[in-house]
Amino acid sequence: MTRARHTEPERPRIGRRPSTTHDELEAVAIELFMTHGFDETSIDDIAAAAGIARRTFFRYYPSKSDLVWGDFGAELVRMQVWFDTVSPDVPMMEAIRQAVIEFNRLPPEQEPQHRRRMSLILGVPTLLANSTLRFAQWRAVVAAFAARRLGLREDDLLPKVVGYSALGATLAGYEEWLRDGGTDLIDLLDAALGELAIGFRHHVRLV
Amino acid sequence: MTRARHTEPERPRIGRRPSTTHDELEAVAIELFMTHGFDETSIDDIAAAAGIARRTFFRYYPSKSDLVWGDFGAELVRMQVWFDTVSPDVPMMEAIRQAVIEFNRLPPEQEPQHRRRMSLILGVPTLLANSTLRFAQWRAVVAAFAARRLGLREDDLLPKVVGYSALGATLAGYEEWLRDGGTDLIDLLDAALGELAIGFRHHVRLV
DNA sequence: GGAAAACGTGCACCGAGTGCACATTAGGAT
DNA sequence: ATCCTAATGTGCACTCGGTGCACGTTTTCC
Repeated sequence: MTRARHTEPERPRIGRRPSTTHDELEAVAIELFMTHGFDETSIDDIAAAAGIARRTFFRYYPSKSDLVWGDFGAELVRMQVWFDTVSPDVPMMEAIRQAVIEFNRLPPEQEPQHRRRMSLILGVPTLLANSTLRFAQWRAVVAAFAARRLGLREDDLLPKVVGYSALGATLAGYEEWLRDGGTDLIDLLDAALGELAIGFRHHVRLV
Repeated sequence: MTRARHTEPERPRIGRRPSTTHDELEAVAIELFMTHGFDETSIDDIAAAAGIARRTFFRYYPSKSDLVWGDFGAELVRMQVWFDTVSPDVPMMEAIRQAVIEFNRLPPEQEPQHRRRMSLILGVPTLLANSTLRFAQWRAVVAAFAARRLGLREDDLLPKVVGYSALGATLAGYEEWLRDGGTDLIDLLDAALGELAIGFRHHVRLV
């Protein structure tokens, strides 16, 4: 659920240098989205504000919606690796909780931008719809981990339900965070996932 | 998760009579979607096959995606009423399970069409994305019921997690049904929701 | 001073969706 | 029968997201 583009810190390559960056584009676009609305901001508007051509925008992002997500794919891969290497001593739901916290913790100076990002993703229907596919990938990573721990297949019922529930708790935490500006995101996620863990802890299949 | 258009059985009205029906359009369109693919079928194709003008299509459905869902809104209202009137003696998770079963049971002759519908909704990325908004409404109905039973607000964490989990179990059941052609949908949903109920039954907040 | 690799950009095109004006068909009232 | 009115069907023009393709521009390396 965070940014970071894995194809940026590379410096001395061969061809022409990019005229802008993903970070730059995202900052400009999100600013426009927040002031005029996502649907009301055309790609022409973004390109103009960023000083690039419309066609060039599509060399940076496959679609308008994708811009808001930053480099989510890389983040997912990191989470998958984390699950692969977490100690078997950590109970399943506890591991999921730790993973969610780990991958949603971020430096304070990035918090305002992250808040804008997430309020768009969860608040704009167009973006929320687009998010489904990302959420599905996220759930798949969690479900794969749960399946391993439960000795079941990834497409069995229980691992899927665990994936859905973990996502639900995470998003519930985020929605709370967006509504109530005061509370710390990490605390909310911790509470949400913790409550979920209590529920699943007594599940017969999880004993 | 079913069809039925609440604005069709009205017969003798005043103006010109509709030249087609939602059922007719859905049958024609879903047939095209299944054979050529959803994204590969243009609205022109559907309109031509149904014998109406392109512009007329949009008088029947606000978008191409909406067609696949039939009259989901009416179904949701029915479910909401069901939750409002279910006996307080029925435990929360049991009531949710009964609701899911009740609103996904359908006459055998409609099963093939329902199967096509759901395989499109859950299998085509474009449609899955669009589904998010419907799923959110579905979850909201469940969460509202859970909140009432738990003495919490609709936007509290636990009711939301219950909504997500119930949706997850339902969709997991559907995916299983679509993969394995043999098993009865109702049995799968019953099993999925049942397993969920076991997990939540021991939740401290639900005792 | 090239050649090749990257990036930027214009152009033409498709498909979804919308606003608007107008045509068509039906029932009800006179 | 005739006119009014309500409802539906349809064509037209337009916006916007997204794509394929060709070509221009910048940079590094030999």
